[in-house]
Amino acid sequence: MSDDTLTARRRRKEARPQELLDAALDLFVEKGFAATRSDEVAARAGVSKGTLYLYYPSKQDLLKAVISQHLSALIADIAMEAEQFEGSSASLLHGTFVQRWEEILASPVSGLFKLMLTEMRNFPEIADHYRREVIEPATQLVARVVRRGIERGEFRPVDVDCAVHSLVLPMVMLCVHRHSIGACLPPEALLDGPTFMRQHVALVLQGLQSREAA
Amino acid sequence: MSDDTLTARRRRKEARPQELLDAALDLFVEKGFAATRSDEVAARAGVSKGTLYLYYPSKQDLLKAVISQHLSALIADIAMEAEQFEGSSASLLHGTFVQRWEEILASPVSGLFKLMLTEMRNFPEIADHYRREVIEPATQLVARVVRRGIERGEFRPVDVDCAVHSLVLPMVMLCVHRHSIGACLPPEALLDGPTFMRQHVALVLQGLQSREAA
Amino acid sequence: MSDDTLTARRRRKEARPQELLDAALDLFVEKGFAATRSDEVAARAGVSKGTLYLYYPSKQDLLKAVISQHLSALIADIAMEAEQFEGSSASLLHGTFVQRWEEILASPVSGLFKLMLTEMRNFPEIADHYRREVIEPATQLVARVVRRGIERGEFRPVDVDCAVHSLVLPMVMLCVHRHSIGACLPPEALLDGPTFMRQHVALVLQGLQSREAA
Amino acid sequence: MSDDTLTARRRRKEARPQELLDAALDLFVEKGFAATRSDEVAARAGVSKGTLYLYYPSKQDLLKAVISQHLSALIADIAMEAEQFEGSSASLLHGTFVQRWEEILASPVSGLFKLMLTEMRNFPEIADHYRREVIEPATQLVARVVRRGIERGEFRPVDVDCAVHSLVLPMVMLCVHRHSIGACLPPEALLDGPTFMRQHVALVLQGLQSREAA
DNA sequence: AATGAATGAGGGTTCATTCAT
DNA sequence: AATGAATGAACCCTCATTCAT
Repeated sequence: MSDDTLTARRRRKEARPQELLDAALDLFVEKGFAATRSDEVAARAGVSKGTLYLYYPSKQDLLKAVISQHLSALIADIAMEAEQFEGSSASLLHGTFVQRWEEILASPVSGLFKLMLTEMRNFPEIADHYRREVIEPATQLVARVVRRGIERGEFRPVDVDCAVHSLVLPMVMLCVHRHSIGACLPPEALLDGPTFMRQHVALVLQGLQSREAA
Repeated sequence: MSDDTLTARRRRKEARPQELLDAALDLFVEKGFAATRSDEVAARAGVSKGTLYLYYPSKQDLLKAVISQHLSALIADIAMEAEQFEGSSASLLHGTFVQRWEEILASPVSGLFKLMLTEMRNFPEIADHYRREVIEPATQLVARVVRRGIERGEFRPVDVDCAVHSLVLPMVMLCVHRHSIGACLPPEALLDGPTFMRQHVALVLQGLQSREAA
Repeated sequence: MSDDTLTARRRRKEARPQELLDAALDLFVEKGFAATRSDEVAARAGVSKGTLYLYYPSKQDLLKAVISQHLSALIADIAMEAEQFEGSSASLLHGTFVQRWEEILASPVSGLFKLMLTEMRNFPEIADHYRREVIEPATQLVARVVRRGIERGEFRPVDVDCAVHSLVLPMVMLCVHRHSIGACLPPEALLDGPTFMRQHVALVLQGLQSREAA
Repeated sequence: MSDDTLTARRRRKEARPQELLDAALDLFVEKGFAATRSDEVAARAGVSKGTLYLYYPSKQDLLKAVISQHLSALIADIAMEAEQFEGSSASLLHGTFVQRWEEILASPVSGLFKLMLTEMRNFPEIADHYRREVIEPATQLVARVVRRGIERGEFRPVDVDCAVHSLVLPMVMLCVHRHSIGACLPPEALLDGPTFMRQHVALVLQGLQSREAA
């Protein structure tokens, strides 16, 4: 057996977890967590059902890994971009944030938001994981931006938590909508995501804007 | 056979559907549709599994009945109240709507919104029912109010559909949130629903308000 | 309460068993024994499910009653006609028997033959009943006719039991066929019953005929 | 992993479908289709209930496989034998056919005929399968033989379909009889199958025989 | 006598997980 | 490490029969 073969095999083995995660994301989003059979995941990743269980001890653990893989990384990335941003807080929200959300909305990751709402109640262990790895960091990230706006006199001194939810919940809801109700509607009946996002942020910014800034 | 016994039997039989709907709402919201076993519903209503099927031909039909019972009626009721309202459109939204949403949020009915997101994908028949009986009438109801505001010069001539979604989605999302993430959080960590609602509507109204009205 | 009412009621009550038997025959034949629900029988007879159980202690007993009612009486009637017949044995078979079978084939009673074959294995008690009340008397009836033909020199001295089966089984099978395979075929694909019967009996008679008779 | 172990596993897996079909034939014939529980079939084949569903997607498909396995193959085999036969048509019927029917009657396969009559009404999908795979090919097979006899001047120019039914129905009926009424009779009361078959075919051949041949 | 609401045991099917190879 | 055949617990729904009224 040549070194090449060995290396290829090793590379393949090292790629396995990622291939499984990708397959799992697609299928969980497409069919829901409970409705996705574990051998479908294995099949899409090109391995046998048994192999899946070598890498992830259960379907729940697989989902936790999918969450970490996709969302934790994304949040950290946005946080970095936000910290280095130097323009107005309004343009940070209108620009960076909206753009990132548009990317999320267009990618399968948006389905994860719907998935989490769907399954949190039935799987408390997954809920904990999601709270720690996603909800809390993301909330704090947006809160920092709102506080920045207030501190710089761009925004009125509103309740920060409320403003965060006003900004974030509709976005999350849009993702959820797309993957639940939206999946049953004809495309032309669908709310146009990017437009809604911009208009929604504009509305909220109108409400946040301090007299001064105006 | 006396009238009394007849009445007693009949009373029992007439009460059954409601008892079953109540049990179903509680359990579906608590555990999810798929995770609720039909004999649990029967047991909570104090009857045997077979009896459930005397009244509702399947678990799916039971859920459809729960939806009609709670949401269709509610929407019709709000629609009537809105049509008779004579004050400003802003106060209709800030008053009647917010108050109704607060009632919904506090009742088990709020769990239905989460439930529907959860199950629509897997049960297309239920999704159709929900769309016809809930989503469409509710959307049109709020759209009429927004149009009323625009026609009366209270609101700027914004895109009506977008405004409707800006108003409604966060409310629905709050319900969803309460029954998913919220079910796993300590109560003090929970977003205060009524406060959020008022502030959210205030923000949106700020954005809607025409110069004239201001 | 008038005498008239009392009488009507009594008459109704006395008619009950017959109404139930008629409903049962139709439904058992139409849908099979197992697939016929007891409340369907009751409903077609215009009474409640409970009432059925007042007259017949179980579905099996109901079937036994249907058999006795329809087949035992029929066989006795044919036996009488055969005993009084004075023509040739061949014409008795070609005339009386074939005509009776044609009547049976056209009536719902023909379904009973299929039903019995279907259910005998699963319900030994019913099988016993059928054997005693139908198979044995009917076999003996035809055997008497064949023996008569042999004794009168019309038929060759064949094995009587075999001849009986050759005569009867195809007829029974035709009934069975009509109510099983035939129920799934377009009418024009159906074997023409009366024609088959006459041709079959002609064939058998050709075989039975003694040289002398020929 | 040695070739031996691979072979052992593979052998086991390859034997499964046949083991399941054998168990199914026995039990379906013994207890009827509806009355046979799927875990009984599995248990008799020495596997768990789940395993049955690895090989056959439903109980109905299992029955369809049993039919194909036993009857389609048998008919094709007889057809081949008939085509190569060179003797008189009468001897083909008296020899090959009767012998084949005797084999069928003595094997559990004869129970399939009763089973089909029993279940065709309640399971239309199975009925279609049986018609396509058994009734039609078998009918055509016998029809070819009768036509051959007529063409060769051995038989009178009778109606072919009728002759086919006269030949086949009593045979089928004998199988049905054996597995319904016959199952409830003491063995000595049973019609002797082979004898009946020969005498029946002899009778029919007497009727078919052309003057010329005689 | 008649009702019909209620029962609950029973069976087909699914799928996450295991383990012999 | 990888396989995939095998498992068996779980769940929806049916329907003959009972019994309070």
